[in-house]
Amino acid sequence: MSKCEQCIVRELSSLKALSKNELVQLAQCKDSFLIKKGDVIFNEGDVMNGVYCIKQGTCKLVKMNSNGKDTILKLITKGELLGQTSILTESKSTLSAVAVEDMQVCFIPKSEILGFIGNNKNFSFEVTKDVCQNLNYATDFAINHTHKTVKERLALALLDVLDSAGTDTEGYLNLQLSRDEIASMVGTATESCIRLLAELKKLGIIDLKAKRIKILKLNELKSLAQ
Amino acid sequence: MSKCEQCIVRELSSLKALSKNELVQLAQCKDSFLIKKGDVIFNEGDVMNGVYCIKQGTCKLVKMNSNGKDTILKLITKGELLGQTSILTESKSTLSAVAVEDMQVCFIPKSEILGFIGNNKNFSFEVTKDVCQNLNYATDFAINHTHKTVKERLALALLDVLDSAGTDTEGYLNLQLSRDEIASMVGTATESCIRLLAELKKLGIIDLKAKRIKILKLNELKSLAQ
DNA sequence: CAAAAAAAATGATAATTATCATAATAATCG
DNA sequence: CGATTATTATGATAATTATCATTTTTTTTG
Repeated sequence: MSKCEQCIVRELSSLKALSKNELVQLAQCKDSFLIKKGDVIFNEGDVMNGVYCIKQGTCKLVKMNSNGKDTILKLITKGELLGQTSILTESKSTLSAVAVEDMQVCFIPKSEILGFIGNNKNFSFEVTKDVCQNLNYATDFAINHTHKTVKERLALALLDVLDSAGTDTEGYLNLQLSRDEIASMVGTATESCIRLLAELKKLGIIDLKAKRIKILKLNELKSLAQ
Repeated sequence: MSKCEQCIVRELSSLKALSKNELVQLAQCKDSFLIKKGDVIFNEGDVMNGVYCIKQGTCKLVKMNSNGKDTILKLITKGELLGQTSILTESKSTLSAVAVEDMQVCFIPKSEILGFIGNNKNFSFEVTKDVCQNLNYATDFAINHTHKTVKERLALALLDVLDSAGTDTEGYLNLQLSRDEIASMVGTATESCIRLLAELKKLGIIDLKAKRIKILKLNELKSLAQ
């Protein structure tokens, strides 16, 4: 069992507000495990018994709409927490989380989280701020999906991938999503997504090598996203 | 200065977690006032010095997108609080709030709210849950605006108005929004909105008398909204 | 490595929605 | 009350995006 003190999640998330004692306690009750690309961490409708900390890797937060189509609401990556909202509202998960690359994750039981919230004002406040940030993100997402064109949203999605995964030494995005997944981030048909990627390539804004994507002109992509 | 104890907002919002003493304190510092239809309560980018309680009337939460078009994210009505997120994250408002009918509102200074949050665990928890609910709402909104058709979203918007305003004795929606405002809820062009309203009227699902709208077949409207 | 399967790409077409123009109706104001 | 303005409505058309069909490329697997 590794200590939580040096963990990246503690540095980046609301867990930074925990005391040394609380971190020791956390280290004792947490459960650390590996998740393979494509595996489901939890599903829409699941009862949530705790919170997941992402130590390594990236997952997609997905919601299925009434037509059976997925929407990827967000990519969640190293240092972030998953499932807070469900714990706080004592309700089933409204979203699914699916690994888009191999992950290293810790599970913290609900009782522990609620205990920390009840006993540590700072932690409680940090959690609240975290939820507020998620709310702002969701609002922006909603606005973008209401009035931006598919091309603008595609540009945003690529910038989002760049932001959460970065690039490799050759400059390719460090996260390889399928066209279908990119379409689910954009909220469009897979074919439309493919066509627009080809258009961006033609314009010299990106380069495509099979599934790998390289952003050639970041500023132009940003101005496309408005 | 009226007491906060019997106020509808206290009954319906996180303020229900405040103690008697805290309510007395609240009654002393709060500022009660009237807002006319069309008036702005606060604007995107405003520094928020407190939270607004809605005692009476309805306002729209609005965000302007980069094309200068408004999106109405939500109707906020009697018993709800406004501006919590900005207070909690110490940031400027990301949204505007504009009265769509005459309103009665109270303003609670930021210091007071933060004091209650720091001293009253229950209140703090209620506030957090409130933000979580807003997050769930925003997520659903985003999904709907990503994959539902304009007609489906119009049906949803009408149900939303019904939900927040109810009907008068004749069965007409108690809130008269302009076609332009309905279009901003739906996220579509005003003309498209008008055309679809005419279509729903033709189908006998709603009735239109100038700006007044009556829902004739609630179940059909609900099934349209999916 | 070759065969099968899956994913990506492309073409053709249809459906949806936006935009521009203009007419009809309702609301406002001197 | 009549004139002006704003809102609602409708028509014509264009733009965007989705859908279906098919081909090509890539990946997987025996």
